[in-house]
Amino acid sequence: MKSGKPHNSLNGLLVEISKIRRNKSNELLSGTGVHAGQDILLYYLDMEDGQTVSALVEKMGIQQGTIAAMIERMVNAGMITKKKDAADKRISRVFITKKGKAAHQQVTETWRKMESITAKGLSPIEQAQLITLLEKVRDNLS
Amino acid sequence: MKSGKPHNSLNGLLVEISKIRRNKSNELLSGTGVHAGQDILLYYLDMEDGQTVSALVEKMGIQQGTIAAMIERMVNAGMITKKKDAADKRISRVFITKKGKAAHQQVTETWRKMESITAKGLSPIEQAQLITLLEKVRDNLS
DNA sequence: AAATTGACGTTAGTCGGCTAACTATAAAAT
DNA sequence: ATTTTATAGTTAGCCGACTAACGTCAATTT
Repeated sequence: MKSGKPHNSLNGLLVEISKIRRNKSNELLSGTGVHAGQDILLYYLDMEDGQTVSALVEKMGIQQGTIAAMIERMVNAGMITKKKDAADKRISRVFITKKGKAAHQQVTETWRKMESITAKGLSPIEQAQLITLLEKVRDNLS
Repeated sequence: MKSGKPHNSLNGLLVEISKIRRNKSNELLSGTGVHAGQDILLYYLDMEDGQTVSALVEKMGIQQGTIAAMIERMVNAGMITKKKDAADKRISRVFITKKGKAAHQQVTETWRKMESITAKGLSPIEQAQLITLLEKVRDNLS
């Protein structure tokens, strides 16, 4: 067993899963007009409309630059709109459109599918174990 | 508990971990001149020099277009070189440079660190469980 | 009141990853 | 021998994500 081999290591597995998980997600989302990563924005916007960019940044755990580009694309796609706050002109508020709401419906459907595909063959106990372990990993990497 | 909530779901966790794992990796690699994703290419090239682009594509599990850009950047960075095969002019072979080998040394060091950070606080049994469960998840998503 | 500090976003540039179209070359079929 | 098909890479365009620098505007500080 060579040292540093990426296969079967925790990190190698996580790298591998990152890619195929994203690909699968894009596959399921294809046709909805939503791209992997945009789904979560629609989710938060559907929960509370008119949020500020900063609020979305914090909830989504991404950078301001990342969301700025994403918002621009989604505005162009007709999923959302953006409006400057009247009271504080620094603030931009983001709103979901009808098209965005319709897309979000499909998004939640794909989430169910993803969850079921991901956990296929795992007993409820195993799923709980996996989530507990992954939460530790998440905290370790934070 | 709302349905479709991303938090605490298996998929939500995996999305979250994908990002912070990559960020952590980049953090550890900063200063080496190697970017997350390039590490694995150096690894395979250090194992066997002069591999074809196709061979690397298959081992790394990425697309041809992805590796073409990566190779170009790494050639510019002086980590690797590229040469057309004499017998079959369609084939390009990739070679690691001295600078690339030195970088790879540092890469394997960061891998050890990453592995130890990731698995911190997990017993050997838990680590084995996690790997087994993640392998199932990987197969489910493939 | 004027200047400084801080918060909010945007823009530009970099990287990994994907798809799709295209070129070049080798191999197989006719 | 010529045509067809398959293989190997490249290029262009799209998306998410990051960092760093910048412009705006509000809130303090002086």
